[in-house]
Amino acid sequence: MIRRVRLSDVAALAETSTKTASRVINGHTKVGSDTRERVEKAVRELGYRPDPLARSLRRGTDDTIGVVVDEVSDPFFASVIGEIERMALDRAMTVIIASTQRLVDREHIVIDGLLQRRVAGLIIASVSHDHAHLKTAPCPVVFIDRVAVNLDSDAVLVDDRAGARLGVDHLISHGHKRIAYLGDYLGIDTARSRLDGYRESLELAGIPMRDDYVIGMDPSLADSGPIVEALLATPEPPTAIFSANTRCSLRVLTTLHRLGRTDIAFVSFGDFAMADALTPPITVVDHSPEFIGRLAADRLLRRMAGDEMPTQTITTPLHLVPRGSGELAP
Amino acid sequence: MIRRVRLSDVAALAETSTKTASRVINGHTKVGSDTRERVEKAVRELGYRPDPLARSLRRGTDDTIGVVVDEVSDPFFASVIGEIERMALDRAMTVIIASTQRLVDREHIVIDGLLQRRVAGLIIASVSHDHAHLKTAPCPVVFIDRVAVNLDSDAVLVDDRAGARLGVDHLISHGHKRIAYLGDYLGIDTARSRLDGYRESLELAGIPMRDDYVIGMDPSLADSGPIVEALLATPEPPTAIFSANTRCSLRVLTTLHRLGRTDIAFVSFGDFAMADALTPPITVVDHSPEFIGRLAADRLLRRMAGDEMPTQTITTPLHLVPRGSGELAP
DNA sequence: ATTCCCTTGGTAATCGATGTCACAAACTGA
DNA sequence: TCAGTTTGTGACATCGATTACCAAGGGAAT
Repeated sequence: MIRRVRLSDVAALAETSTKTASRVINGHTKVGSDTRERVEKAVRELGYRPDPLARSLRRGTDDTIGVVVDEVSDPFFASVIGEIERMALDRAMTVIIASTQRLVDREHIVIDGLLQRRVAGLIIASVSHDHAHLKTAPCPVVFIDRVAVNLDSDAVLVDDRAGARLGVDHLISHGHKRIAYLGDYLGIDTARSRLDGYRESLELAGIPMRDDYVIGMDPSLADSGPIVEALLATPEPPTAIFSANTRCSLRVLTTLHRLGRTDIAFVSFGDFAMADALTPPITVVDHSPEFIGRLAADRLLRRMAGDEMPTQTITTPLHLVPRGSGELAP
Repeated sequence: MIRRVRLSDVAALAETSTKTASRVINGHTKVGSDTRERVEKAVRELGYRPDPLARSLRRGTDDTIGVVVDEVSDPFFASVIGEIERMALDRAMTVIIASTQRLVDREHIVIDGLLQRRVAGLIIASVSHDHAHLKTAPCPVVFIDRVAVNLDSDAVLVDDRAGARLGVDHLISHGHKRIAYLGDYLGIDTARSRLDGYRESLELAGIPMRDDYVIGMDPSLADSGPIVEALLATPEPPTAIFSANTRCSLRVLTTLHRLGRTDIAFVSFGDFAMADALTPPITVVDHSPEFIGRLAADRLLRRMAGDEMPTQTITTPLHLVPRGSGELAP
């Protein structure tokens, strides 16, 4: 392990040049079979493995996939990453992750850093609003969860608007008219699209939209308690809550349970562990992070292999999982 | 972004040699102040940033921390990684993660791969039983969650035995005598130590240990239902369950709720989202993954900075969080 | 004034693998 | 037999930053 075996060592043992040894290792055809065997034997004997750094430097590209997400510990992204990593490892590629903490500046820094490292491909859940600078990226890029702006690129998305509609329509069909929307702060497209879906559902049902029912919470806020309490203490409190993402659901549900307000109908955009063990079990609009990860990685790997297909925006399927909380009457 | 600026470009613009430019960039002192300024100006004007690959190749070490865990999507590890990454990014270091899927062979492969990449440090949650081969590792190594075997190394651990004792004693003090132990398969030290704690608690309370109350489940098993059902269907079913880790708790609780058996007392080793929103809320023995991540990263960074302190095994604090499920009477 | 030291900067080697190009040998076809 | 091709091989340059080594110039000390 410690002693580094170089290509030249292999070449010396095989009594040939480094170039030819390199040819054998990289599977070039034009090598005499006896020479090839000598080199292969030397490789085995010395336990030689090419230095990935030197190779990358020379080749100009690293066998590495860069993944940029909000935060690794977000369960959604953790699953996405897990799946990407699994696919990468099958191909002996490395995964470098970098999180943005939802900061646009930080996103630029980490993407730049990854490109500096000559990653062979990028998978990005972006929080910025302009990706024109990636037009010249020296590697394929696949966006996940959030669209690319000013850039023609592959993307694997969730149909945010449709998902929100699915959830809100469900609540409406169970007789709710006073439905609150709780989500992260609304600076992100994903959040805006979900809000659009919510708005659309209400509109189609002829329910007037009320601003005081729409709450965007700072995701770094530890305790959503006061906000939820205030919402429920209004003269006309909502009878149902649509939560626009998992992280938000976890926090709001904690509060609702603490307050003993499990009579409020609830639908979560995004499933989570224990959702079906709560009382009542939580109705969710489900999308599979693993599936998104797999699709994104697949797309990226194909591009990295040179596939010149037209860019595509893939929308992953969504479905409502009724479990109880979304079927409560007002 | 695409145009690569080299050190020689900087040197040319600053009208000096690459050597001197390099000195300025790496903060050497022996450079004339006017020269230094010219170089700095050139760096700014060209937007130069050293190529990390070339630098690593030359230096023999990469500004990268390698993290090896069972699986990224495991909430415990996701949090640990998140914290490590945060600390690394503050120091402009990169994090490469690799997961073992709990396979010893795979662990060897990924660790080897990381060392090949000349990572500056390693943080490992190991599943293997011998780490002698890391004695010669060219970089500092910190173990997390699981001890190093045959290797004197830093480690940041949870006191598994004490944690299990805490949980099981708690159940015993609430009158339980028939306490089941559910955990992952027992091939891992962590799991064994927890089982030891369980055994010890029973012993001290004069409760005979029953093999049919100890169940090690394959973590890849999707549905723990049949196992739990069988356990509860025995002639003398347990009145309490101690679950040895979070992943296990999530699965078992799902089953218990489905069966409507929330009368069974339950203590989980490891907290999780929604634990306090379940009915009854789940009593847990809590340990902070973030804390573990921070301690491990801190330790590693100090070693990387050349600190030659003696190796240390740090045990993170544990505490019982009584919430209801652990206080149920038999 | 001369020697010595110290600062400063240049040249070239190095890290390890690979692309370019040239060249020899072997082989083809006429 | 000879031009022309194919095949196999190696010397050398290259990727970009760092560094060992050397040299020159300025200032201080004798």
